[in-house]
Amino acid sequence: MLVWERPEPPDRPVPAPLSRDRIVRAAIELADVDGLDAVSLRKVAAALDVGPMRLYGYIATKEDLLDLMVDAVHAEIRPTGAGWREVLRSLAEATRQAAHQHEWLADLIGGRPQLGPNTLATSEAVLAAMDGVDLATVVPAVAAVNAYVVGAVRREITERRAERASGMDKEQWQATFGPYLRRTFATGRFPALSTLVHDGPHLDADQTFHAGLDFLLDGIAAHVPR
Amino acid sequence: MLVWERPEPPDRPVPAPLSRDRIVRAAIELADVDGLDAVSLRKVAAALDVGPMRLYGYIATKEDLLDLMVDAVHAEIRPTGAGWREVLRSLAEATRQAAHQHEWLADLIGGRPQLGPNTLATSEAVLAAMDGVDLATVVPAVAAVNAYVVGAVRREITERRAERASGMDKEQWQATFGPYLRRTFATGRFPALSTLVHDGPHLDADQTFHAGLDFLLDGIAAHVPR
DNA sequence: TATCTGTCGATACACCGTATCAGGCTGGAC
DNA sequence: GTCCAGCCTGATACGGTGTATCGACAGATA
Repeated sequence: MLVWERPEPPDRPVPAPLSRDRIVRAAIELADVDGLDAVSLRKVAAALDVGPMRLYGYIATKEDLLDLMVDAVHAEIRPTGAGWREVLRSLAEATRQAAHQHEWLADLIGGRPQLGPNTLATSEAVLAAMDGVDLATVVPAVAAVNAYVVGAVRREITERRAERASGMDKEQWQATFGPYLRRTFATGRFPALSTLVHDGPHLDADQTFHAGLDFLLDGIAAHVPR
Repeated sequence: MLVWERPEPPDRPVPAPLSRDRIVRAAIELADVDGLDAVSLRKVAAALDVGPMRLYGYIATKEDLLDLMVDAVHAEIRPTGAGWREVLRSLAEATRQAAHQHEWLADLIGGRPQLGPNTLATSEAVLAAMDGVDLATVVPAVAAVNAYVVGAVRREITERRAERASGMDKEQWQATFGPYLRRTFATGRFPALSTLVHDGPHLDADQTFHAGLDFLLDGIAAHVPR
């Protein structure tokens, strides 16, 4: 299991000051550019001009590195504004924005226990900004917003990737899925879905995210004693 | 040559014919027992007494197999009850229950576009059961519930795994995290978190899940014309 | 200078997903 | 009955992965 405190920096005669932070930053850059699959210990080490095993002086395991990446991103996720509703909304917005800048976050978020300093600091800031509301409501409310954001961000990034793939490779995508979907709908087994696809409202990602968030915040509001 | 002897019994080791379904079922069983990491094409093939390359006659890629696993689980996710609220609640409940039976679902859910027949059938059933509510509300409402469920299930399974790990390895877990957390809180940088841990309500997984779901459904209710 | 000691990273191992392709088996043509 | 074409199969191989091991080397000590 990951110990979140950085180990003693090895005070070598410093040809190149390797550090946990530099490793994490290199990994994040790799992931931003080429996706999470491109993050291998070998590639991270190569980006730092170092042998792969060198990393194990700073990181116990690859999963640790992934946890550190997530925690590093949380440094930029802070609630703003006043009042519980604005705090929760800004938390959701900031998390979403972080996922836009680091799409790989969608793959990791919510998938591991997060006890890193930045993640804890985010929670601390949220809780501190919500004083005035009783804990019995705050705790499930924050949990619900976090859960919603995790799911919404995953869906959004997943869709974005699919769109990008279909954009870059449109005729192949259509050749693959078009006939399948056409046939599937032609079976008549999905009438409601069919009418939805043809007549339903087509919300963009922003609208969908905010509509769901508003639902949730409205629901919470009904339980916050005023 | 002993012509009169019985020939080899024809139905000796006649294995069931390989099929996509058998492959997916074998993969699900592996994942249920040993986790998603244990699902490798080699192991799935071995479980079916077959060479690894044989699988490529039925699936194009390992990601396909994972998609098929998710879709297979969706066969058991169906909404029940009448009225949009009961439909959405039962959808959430069924998804959560599926994740309890197949913990690996938490790792995959929401992470890939889902166009499989069972997934489509789930959506179809939900939409069909919600007629009477206008599409402009139904679409974001279903999206929001799905997002919430994805995030909530991820958090719940993540927590369950951490608990299990700490239960099986308690002294090691405490030796690793106890001092770190104690020191971290001792810094005084997380006063709100500290008081929360000490004084806050400790909801169990059921309560947390339902509290958040109720928030969301209440919020949707405020937007459903009655 | 000679010895000890601890760190570092080259090498190795087991495993992964999957491309390739030789070989065997089957079905059909004569 | 014989032969051949073609397909299917699965052994082999390739380039990758995370990480355990341990020999070599550097710095400290005597």
